[in-house]
Amino acid sequence: MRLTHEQFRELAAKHGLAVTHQRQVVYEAVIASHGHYSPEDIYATVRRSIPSISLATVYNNLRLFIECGMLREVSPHAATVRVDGNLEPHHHLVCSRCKSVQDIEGEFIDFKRLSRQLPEGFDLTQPLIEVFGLCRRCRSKK
Amino acid sequence: MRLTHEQFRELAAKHGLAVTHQRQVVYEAVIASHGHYSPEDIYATVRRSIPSISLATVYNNLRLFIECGMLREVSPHAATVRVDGNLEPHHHLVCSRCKSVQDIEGEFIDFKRLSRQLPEGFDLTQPLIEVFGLCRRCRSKK
DNA sequence: ATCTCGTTTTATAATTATTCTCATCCAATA
DNA sequence: TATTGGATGAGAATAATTATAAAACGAGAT
Repeated sequence: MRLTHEQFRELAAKHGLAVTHQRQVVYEAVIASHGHYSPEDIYATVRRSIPSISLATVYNNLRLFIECGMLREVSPHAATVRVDGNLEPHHHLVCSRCKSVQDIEGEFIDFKRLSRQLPEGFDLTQPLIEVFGLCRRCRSKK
Repeated sequence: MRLTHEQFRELAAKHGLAVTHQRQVVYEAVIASHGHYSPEDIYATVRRSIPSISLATVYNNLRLFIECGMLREVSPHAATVRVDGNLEPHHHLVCSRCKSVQDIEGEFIDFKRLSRQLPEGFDLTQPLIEVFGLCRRCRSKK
């Protein structure tokens, strides 16, 4: 997928972001990547068109894009590892903003359908499912 | 839940881990916590019974426990953030070991049931579900 | 076209989580 | 109990990310 300057301008306007060259190039690099890349990866890509760009700029803009919903963050996670001693089957409900975690019960996964979608060889013996959203507190802050 | 010295000894033996006092206390702290705590949190707790324990020991043992399946890691995540420019509804299949991410399609979530389990006020407007398991490569390495 | 002001970028320092190093210590086994 | 390989503790090292401050930029007013 390719974005025209116009398209980016509209998107940015919709989210109240100023349009800068760096922003456009960073955003386009992510959209064109079709993957799940790190800030460093994006930095490497973007440097091909703007050799002088700073890594901090990449971080700043990725954060902005995520905050305003123009990009998603994979596995939104707290700054630090969390451990769970509960080995009984259960799943997690995680707040994408504050990263709070709650257990969630219930058979809401259709494992038959899921298995059909799994790539060859993927091992789901001990499935852990995490559902990301906004907790009540973060939702009300908005 | 409380673990006896005997129970821990058995568990450790089953996974081929030597039994040390530090290990027992760290493991018990996690089990007793009923939460999703960070290594620092566990460290703070454990220090009450072993003031001389090192933070590195807590990290080492948590890592061991996770590796051998005695504990789970919440949101197993790569060392670095990943971004996703694909805003179309889709979910992720993440390898708990190598943290590789693949998109996964399909309607394998029963949102009706899921909603019933959600706590009051939790916002699932843009649901992102991640299913953790072992990718083919990591599974065969074992 | 020039000026001005608020925003963005850059370069680098600072911070934070985690891992590594290595000397010492201890648990498992003979 | 003696041996020995793995475990611990203290602190250094590393890596990802954020903060800071100065310079550059850009939109609107002149």
